[in-house]
Amino acid sequence: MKPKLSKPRPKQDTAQRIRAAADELFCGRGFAAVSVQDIAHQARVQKALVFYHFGSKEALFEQILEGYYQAHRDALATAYAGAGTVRERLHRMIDAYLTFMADHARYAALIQQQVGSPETHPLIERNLAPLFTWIEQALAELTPASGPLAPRHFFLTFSGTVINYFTYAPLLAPLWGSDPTAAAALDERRRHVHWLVDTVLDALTAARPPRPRSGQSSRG
Amino acid sequence: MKPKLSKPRPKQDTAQRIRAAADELFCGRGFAAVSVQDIAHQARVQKALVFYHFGSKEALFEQILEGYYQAHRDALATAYAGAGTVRERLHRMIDAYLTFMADHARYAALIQQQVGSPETHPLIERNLAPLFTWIEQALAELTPASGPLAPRHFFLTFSGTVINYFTYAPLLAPLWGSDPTAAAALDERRRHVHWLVDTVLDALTAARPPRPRSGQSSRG
DNA sequence: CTCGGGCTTGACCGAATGGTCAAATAACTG
DNA sequence: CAGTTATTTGACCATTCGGTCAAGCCCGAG
Repeated sequence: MKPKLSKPRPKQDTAQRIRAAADELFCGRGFAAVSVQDIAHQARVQKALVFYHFGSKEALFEQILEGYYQAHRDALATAYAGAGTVRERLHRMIDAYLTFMADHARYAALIQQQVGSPETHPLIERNLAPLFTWIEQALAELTPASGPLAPRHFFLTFSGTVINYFTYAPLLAPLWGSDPTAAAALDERRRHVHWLVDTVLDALTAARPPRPRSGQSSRG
Repeated sequence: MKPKLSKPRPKQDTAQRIRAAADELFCGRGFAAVSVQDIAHQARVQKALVFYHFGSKEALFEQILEGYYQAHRDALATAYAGAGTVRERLHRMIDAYLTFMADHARYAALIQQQVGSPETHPLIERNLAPLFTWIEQALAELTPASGPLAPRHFFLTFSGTVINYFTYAPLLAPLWGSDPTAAAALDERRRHVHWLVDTVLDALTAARPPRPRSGQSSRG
């Protein structure tokens, strides 16, 4: 009648409390501006416990970052994997992206802060690469393979359109007089991005034959 | 025959050396991750000189940030101020934005890093507000006043499209196998953004009468 | 020359940093 | 119960942090 396995760990939540505290602080202030003391205090835990459970401040940070990236990647992979036309799948991916960002509001700030620091580049690259590959594949049949309308550009354009909204949300709140992350505002943004995707895809398909049949592009 | 005024300051470049060193380091690693020692070492200068010339680490940082913002704002203001149609002025503004970012490659990382820290919000807001106002004015006659196609959304979309390219450039280099900030790549990006602006404006003007005359939108 | 003030230096400060450790405690196993 | 292991504690470490200070340097002015 043991409801738990051989490792019940009644106080296992300690690590989780530390993780949660670190998550919030890192996202709000960035890696360097947060001390282990801060994290321990926020988690109402002894500082040494942070090192006991995670080894070092860097390891804790990378664990949090990795978790975020994995959740993000999985969310987009699920959205992309389903059936439907390329356009439908792209819309689903945009939706998933927006939803994920809305659910993890501070994630945007975190990655934007960390993109600049060379030591975390391998970690980011490892998680960014599949995203990049998906978009390239999805757009391959709609856009030229190279040049200003190549998939890579739309990848950056769409991802920037989504992420920039959340990056600047805290700054825009006072300018707008309302919270950009509120449900209504988010839905409006969602419709904007969908409109943009449709407009772009319409323009792309109008410019070239609807189905070139031969996937090879001769480069304009 | 004095070539200089009452303040020749043969070693005036010290402050400039410190500024340059701080600029590079702050942009590369962010405020918190850079120590005054680092700055002094990079500038080949005694640490105390940093405090003599700038008072504090924060003051030095804000001076650099302010300088960047002012140059950025001025560049966009000049581009926007000229004659021409709204479309032409928008294209000029995009061009100025891209050029400024290319000339100050690390600026993108800096502001993205700082957007998240509440203490610099007033500084950023002060410099972001006019930008926001310009775009809203410029787009007012082309887009609905509210809803998913309101000017504010296009402001975020276009600025994200520009800035995101530079934010992710260091990460994309290994993925692409070439430097996204090289002249050829930048020109391609420039054409992409111009294509996007034209496509969006075409769609907006096609959807509604070319000149609604009455600026009031009934919101869909 | 002397004077005086803007630079520059290097030593110094208290506080905070990331990290360690031995000892104490809690929890589970036999 | 004893024995073992996982967890927790608080003191402790060396280093670095942002910042100060008094003394010296270098300069042009008188």
